[in-house]
Amino acid sequence: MTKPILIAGATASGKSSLAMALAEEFNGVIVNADSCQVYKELSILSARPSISDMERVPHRLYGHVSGKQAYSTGAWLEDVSEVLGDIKQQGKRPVFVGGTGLYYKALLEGLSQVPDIADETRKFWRDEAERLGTPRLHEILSDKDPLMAAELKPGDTQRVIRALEVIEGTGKSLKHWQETNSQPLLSFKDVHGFVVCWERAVLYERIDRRFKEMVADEAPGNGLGEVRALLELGFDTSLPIMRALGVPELAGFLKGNVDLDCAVALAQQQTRRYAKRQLTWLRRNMISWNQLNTQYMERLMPKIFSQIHEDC
RNA sequence: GCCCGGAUAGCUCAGUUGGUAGAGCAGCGGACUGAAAAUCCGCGUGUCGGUGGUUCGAAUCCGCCUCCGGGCA
Repeated sequence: MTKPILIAGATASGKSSLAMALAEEFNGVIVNADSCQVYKELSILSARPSISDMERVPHRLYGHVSGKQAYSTGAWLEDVSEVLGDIKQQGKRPVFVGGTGLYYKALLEGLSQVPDIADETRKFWRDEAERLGTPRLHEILSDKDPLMAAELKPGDTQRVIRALEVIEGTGKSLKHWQETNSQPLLSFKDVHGFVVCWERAVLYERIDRRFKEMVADEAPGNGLGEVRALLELGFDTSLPIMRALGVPELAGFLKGNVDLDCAVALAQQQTRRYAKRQLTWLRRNMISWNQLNTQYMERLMPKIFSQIHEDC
């Protein structure tokens, strides 16, 4: 089978257009590796590929789940497993693209096989976190699972909740489950991995410009319309889709709490901070991927093409 | 031309009676195993406009210069 192509990079770095070019050249199917573009109700704000791009090249795992539920890394892996089977059958090449580092890590290294936790258990600890505050929850964790408690910071709400629900739901420490991983779906030596790189200041300009365009009046059904629709659906504000970049900020404007300029500035800043976290991840986890400096993109493209053609 | 006021971190500013400087915002570094666009931890990043002087010691006092406000001509 032809080697899958993996494209990573910070938000707004132009990963999607690179994916299009490679997919067209190499008979590819583009597979989403972004935790927000999976949601049906989040298209503009998640910068999902355009309809025309999707018509030109097959795309998988875009907008395929409803935001009324919380998607997860594990769910994505299961979806990918199925999609990879389809692509293989079609004789095509997978072209993964997205900015969610954890998804790539799980794809290449596997994920701990923690049994499903009952919804009631998960909800219980989330409510407790709300009620008691995270530091108190961390104390409870120290009692139930000292191993995990020692590893987690007392303020780390998300991980403390996860550790609690796992120890309660499975009777074993999350630490125990994390000691073994599932079989990875792909191996790094059998893929072409690329990271799209920009100079920081330029990336920030692109982020700011892109978000402004998302709420521009001219855009048909722009980002504001998308958030208005989300609010009408009445999703719980703790759901991932409601915490996607730009959603809380624009919701604040629609509710009349802040003016639009302020909301936009805030969303841009959140996006810049997100990009910075992504860059930290890329530096740490993807140093051995091919770095594509966009400054030299025109010169690099032919090289990439021939490299993939030779190596399959 | 003259008279005031200002010049300190990327930005807005604080800085006691002289002891080489600190807030907010912005930013930077890091962690990361099933809600990861999440969650969390850490960090002032500085030719105090320039220059000469007084002083053991100057962001602080004095002179001159430059620039920016405002006023009077």
